[in-house]
Amino acid sequence: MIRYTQYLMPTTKETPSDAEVVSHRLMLRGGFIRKVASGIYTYMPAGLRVLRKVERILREEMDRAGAQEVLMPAVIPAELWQESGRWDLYGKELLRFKDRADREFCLGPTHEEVVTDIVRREVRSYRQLPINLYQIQDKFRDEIRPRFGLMRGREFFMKDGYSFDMDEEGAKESYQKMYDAYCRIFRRMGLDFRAVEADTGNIGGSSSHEFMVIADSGEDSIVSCVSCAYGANVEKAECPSVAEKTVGSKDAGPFRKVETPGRRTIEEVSGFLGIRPDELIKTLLFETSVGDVAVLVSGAFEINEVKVRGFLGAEWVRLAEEPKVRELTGTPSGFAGPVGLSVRMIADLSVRSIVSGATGANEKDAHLVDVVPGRDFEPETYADLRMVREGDPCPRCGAELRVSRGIEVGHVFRLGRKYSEKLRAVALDADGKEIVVVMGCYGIGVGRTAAAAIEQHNDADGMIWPISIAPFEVTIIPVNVKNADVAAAAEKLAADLDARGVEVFFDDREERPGIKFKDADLVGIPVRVTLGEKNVADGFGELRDRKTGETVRVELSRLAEEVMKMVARKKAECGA
RNA sequence: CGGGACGUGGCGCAGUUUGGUAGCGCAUCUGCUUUGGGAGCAGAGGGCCGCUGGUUCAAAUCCAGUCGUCCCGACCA
Repeated sequence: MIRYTQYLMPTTKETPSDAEVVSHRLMLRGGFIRKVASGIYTYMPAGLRVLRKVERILREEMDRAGAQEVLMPAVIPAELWQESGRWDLYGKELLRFKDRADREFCLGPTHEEVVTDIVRREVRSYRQLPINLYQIQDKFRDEIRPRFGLMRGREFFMKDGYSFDMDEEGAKESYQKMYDAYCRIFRRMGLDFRAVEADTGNIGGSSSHEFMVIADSGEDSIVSCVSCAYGANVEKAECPSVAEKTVGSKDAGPFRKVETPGRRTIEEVSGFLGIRPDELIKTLLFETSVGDVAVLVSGAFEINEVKVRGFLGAEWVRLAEEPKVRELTGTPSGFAGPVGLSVRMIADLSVRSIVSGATGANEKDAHLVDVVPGRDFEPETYADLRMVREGDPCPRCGAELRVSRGIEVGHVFRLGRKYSEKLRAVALDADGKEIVVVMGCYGIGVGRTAAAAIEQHNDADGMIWPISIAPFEVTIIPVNVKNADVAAAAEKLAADLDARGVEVFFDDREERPGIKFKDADLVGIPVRVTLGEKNVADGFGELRDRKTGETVRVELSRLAEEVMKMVARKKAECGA
């Protein structure tokens, strides 16, 4: 049992001015976290309790799935990262520093190198595999832009796990086990989530899924099919292939140049020429790690840079800026076109639907009309390169796709041999042959998950915790602690529940009732018992559900029993 | 890194335009009253106005630099 008078949970009525999203605001107001520097926080007692609850669920499910907990260091020697090649690739997000002897280190943002190092040293035989190691550990990433409290911090707790198998088949099984464990984890935390197909980013690997908590404040956009189970990050979402040529005139004559003074954007040009945006072919110039590339797309769509990067197999791609555009096309941006362009050229599938259309003329204040793909220019290839849109057909079943916002709380990757090859993590198979092991990696942001839970469960009065991760299960409010009967009844109930293993938060402060009620709502403890003078004198107490606001009067003799029932019911709702 | 804004008691803010030595609300402490949805009265404590330098008889206020923070964008396990 925790007594409020002996607990540091400094709640505030007013919202700190730098908190923008609801989870950040409520965590600050509830006294759960305090900021130390940008993206760096102290977890106050109540906030830490929530994190520990999340961690407990993580441990239970990871252990259940056969993973073993380890704890790796936060400080990692540069050599390991140089071995994997990421020392040079990871960029400024990796915080680097030197020790007294001038040796280089970094603060680990993720631990593929360290865990692979362990496995290559300790695992010799196929008999020791598969193995799955995880940890819950403090990570540091020097984010370009930390924001929204625990949602995107620089220092944060992450559950990161890594699987090692002898072959792809086994790796796939390990991946599936983690995928299933993740579903159980987020279900137990009462979250509305989707597992969606995702880009592998700079972790690398062959395929991955992100676990997204649906929330408008989410930083990611995801699409999901209204009919089947397909879901994907918009960065990854497949767009339908286009077979039919439906746009423009089949008997277009030779292309013609038209004056388009000052018209650069799709809206300006299509408006000026009196045509639809999808009758334009947009030409975007990219600088990439594999050279300059022109990317074509129908004017009705946007290019997806992640897909472009993936298609090219490039480390990075970047939309070219004015001077570079001028160098490649001879004109300021806004007038680039594929005709006569001597740059490597690829086109999105949407361009296939165009029989004839308008393009930039590579000349200031001019565009070309009646341009025919295949006749007037020929891209190296057509590929899926555009951004998906709400209403697009599902690539699996053809039904409609919806776009929603999500918070990425977990991410699972099939890494293949990317790290095990670089670090030479090998084991002998049954024939005595050396095999490079196949890896998977699996992460969950602990604080971010807690923040996501608030984003999804709150109202005007404060947080509404799912009981599985609430800082406490029950709060007891004696309305007036100076009334001896009230105080006695409250003490008795608190001791009673405590003895039954319930996590009780006892508001024994000499505060006015209004303050106690407001604080209880703010902190969002799922079950509240109120003991007022009149009720206690009549032999009653009051039981209230934070989520529904539903309140029932219960005889004092049955109160503990009823509280237990309500707690049990709430636990069952979480499947905990 | 580009754009915008802000740094004044613990929190939220005013004061800066027009320089004259710091104020309001909440919170905190003491006393009395009050006790079912952020009480009332009386009193008290707490601020080198982010930092450094400059202008001036005089700087929270004007100028320069610097640090920090937030928002939008780019970026992103």
